[in-house]
Amino acid sequence: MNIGDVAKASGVPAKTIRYYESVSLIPPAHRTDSGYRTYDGNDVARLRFIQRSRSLGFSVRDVGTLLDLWHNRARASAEVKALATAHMAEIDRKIAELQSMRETLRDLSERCHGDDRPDCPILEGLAGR
Amino acid sequence: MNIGDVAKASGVPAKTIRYYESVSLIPPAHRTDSGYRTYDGNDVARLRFIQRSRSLGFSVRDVGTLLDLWHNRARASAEVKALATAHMAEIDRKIAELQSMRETLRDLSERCHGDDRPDCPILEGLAGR
DNA sequence: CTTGACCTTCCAGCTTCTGGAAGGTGCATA
DNA sequence: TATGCACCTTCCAGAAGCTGGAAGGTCAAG
Repeated sequence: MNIGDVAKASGVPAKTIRYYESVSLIPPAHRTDSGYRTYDGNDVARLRFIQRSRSLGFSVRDVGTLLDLWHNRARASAEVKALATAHMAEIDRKIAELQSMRETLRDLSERCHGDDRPDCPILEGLAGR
Repeated sequence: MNIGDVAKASGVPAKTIRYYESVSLIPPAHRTDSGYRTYDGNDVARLRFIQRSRSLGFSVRDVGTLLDLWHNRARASAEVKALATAHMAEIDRKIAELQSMRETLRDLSERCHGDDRPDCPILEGLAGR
């Protein structure tokens, strides 16, 4: 398979696959005589794993660790769980931050008439009352 | 005031103030003969406004628009409210995305023993069952 | 006059791609 | 065989929003 085929099969764009190779998230692909990268079913599986991990918000670095654990038969599931738990904590932190922003914005917006007059509690709030 | 003073007074780091100037979010500061930037109370107020806006998640570009509206006495509050509303929608989208990630991670984690054995539903989930 | 805290500019790096330019390859069709 | 088109290659740059660091100038105190 060429890079375009594996891109279609895995859902990871060709450009991104090259990028992952360049940052060593995946090993260098084999090449044809003319320099084309070639892939097989294992590569597709690995890229799908990466895709799913990224879509759950794991950083590329964490995905590297997850890949290592995935391929390591002597792993302890505790290690994987620890990574996931830490990641969930980070997600919770972000959710809380966004919710706090949202609430403040809602409070300010509710008090704003939103008409063609200039007085605006949102701007006043941003200015610090 | 030098940049360090205004940084302290506004809560925006000196480096960041220079950056804001470089991207024209704020106008170029006046300079002393020796080239030092100088600031006054208006600048502090503006930087505080920027700080609060950024902490509510507005992009630097949006903050620029908000600053323009703030300084424009002929503004319609509807414009400000529209910006805020669009931003809230974006925040809601992000929250939903994070919550979906969180839920998937929770489901996978709950089924993972997290001990020293290798079998791990999290990795299985990432691999696509 | 020295010291130390400031200030200046400029360049690089972080994260994760993505777009585009310039040019080679592979296969089908006229 | 020539042409065309889709694909591939590498390399550079940009996006967002800073942040760190290097090299060097300035200012006020002691």
